[in-house]
Amino acid sequence: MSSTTKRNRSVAATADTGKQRLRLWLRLLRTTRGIEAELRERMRVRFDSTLPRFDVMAALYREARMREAQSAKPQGLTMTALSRQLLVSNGNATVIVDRLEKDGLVARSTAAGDRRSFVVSLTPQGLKQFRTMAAAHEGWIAEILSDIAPAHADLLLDIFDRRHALEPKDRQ
Amino acid sequence: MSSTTKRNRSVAATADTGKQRLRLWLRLLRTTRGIEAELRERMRVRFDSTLPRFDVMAALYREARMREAQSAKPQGLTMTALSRQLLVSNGNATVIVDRLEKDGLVARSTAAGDRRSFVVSLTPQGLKQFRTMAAAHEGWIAEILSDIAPAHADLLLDIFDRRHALEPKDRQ
DNA sequence: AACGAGTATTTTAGGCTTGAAGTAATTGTG
DNA sequence: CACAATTACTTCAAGCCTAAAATACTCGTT
Repeated sequence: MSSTTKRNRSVAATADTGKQRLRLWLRLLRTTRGIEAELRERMRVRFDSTLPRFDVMAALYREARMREAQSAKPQGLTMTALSRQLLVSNGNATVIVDRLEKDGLVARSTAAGDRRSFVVSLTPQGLKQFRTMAAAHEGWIAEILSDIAPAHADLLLDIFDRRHALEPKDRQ
Repeated sequence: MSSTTKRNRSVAATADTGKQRLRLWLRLLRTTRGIEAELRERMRVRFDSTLPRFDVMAALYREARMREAQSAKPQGLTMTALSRQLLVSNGNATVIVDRLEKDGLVARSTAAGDRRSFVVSLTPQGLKQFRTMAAAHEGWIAEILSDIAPAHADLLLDIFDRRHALEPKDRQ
């Protein structure tokens, strides 16, 4: 028997835990990257679009629905609110919105009361296109994740739900 | 009571399952992106490096260790093998290896027997730097994932382990 | 040996992403 | 009011990434 076989259990456990978490992270990364690649490909083939564009439109749509539910008049999101929601840098939001605006899918309008801010919202055309894309997108997810049992999905949601340590910090 | 409250359980369940999987995917994506951002930041601050560079070096290191374990002479990975392992496009591997080569961390050598292929491997300097980075990286993961209980980690590994539907397909 | 299919890699054009620097407007405090 | 600090947004340089085209080589068949 080697000297470390049964002794120092806690030390060995800590090391193993580290290795195990590393393996978990690598697998998690590999899985999400695979799914992302699949979704990107479908977005490209079916809609000639990209995930970042879809993400921006989804954030604007969600905001509009929330306003609607509160019977408030629709406004949109400022660039900063948008980039925070999407966890991307401020400059990144600018170029994606630039391109969507050029295609007539979103519109910038000046915010009342603060001349530094713009408020971005979906145009009617953007809304129409988003609804089509969103329906397809939800179907793709259901298909790709089809072999995760509902019970497992619940469990995963529970484990990942709003964990402080896993939440990203605010960006620049 | 509304008419759909208790009836049509299976139909409601299917729709709910789709929504639930969508929620799971969004949370998964958000979590991994948050962790990735944190790791990228640490790589940048502590080593003035990036995750893709680290990934390439890790793949080369793993290959070298495997050869070593089989007492085979070290060779390295071809560009194609590298890009497949990392799930990135062939052209992407080219530019990352280009930069690592310029910094003297990896080397291309012509493969015996096929003049189309190169074999990429870590230089001694690259190996040294990788060991330092890998130790830090593992510690960061352990820290960031610290509030995932070992039992949960086991469970997650089990759920995600080698799931056919979640495995990425081969790239171009 | 010549040809054609297939394979390995690089190049290219274009979109994504970041962090930092720059511009402009707002806010709080003396 | 003045003015310093903050906030909102854009621009910039550089790296990442993809899909597709181009280049170069190999291999099996004839």
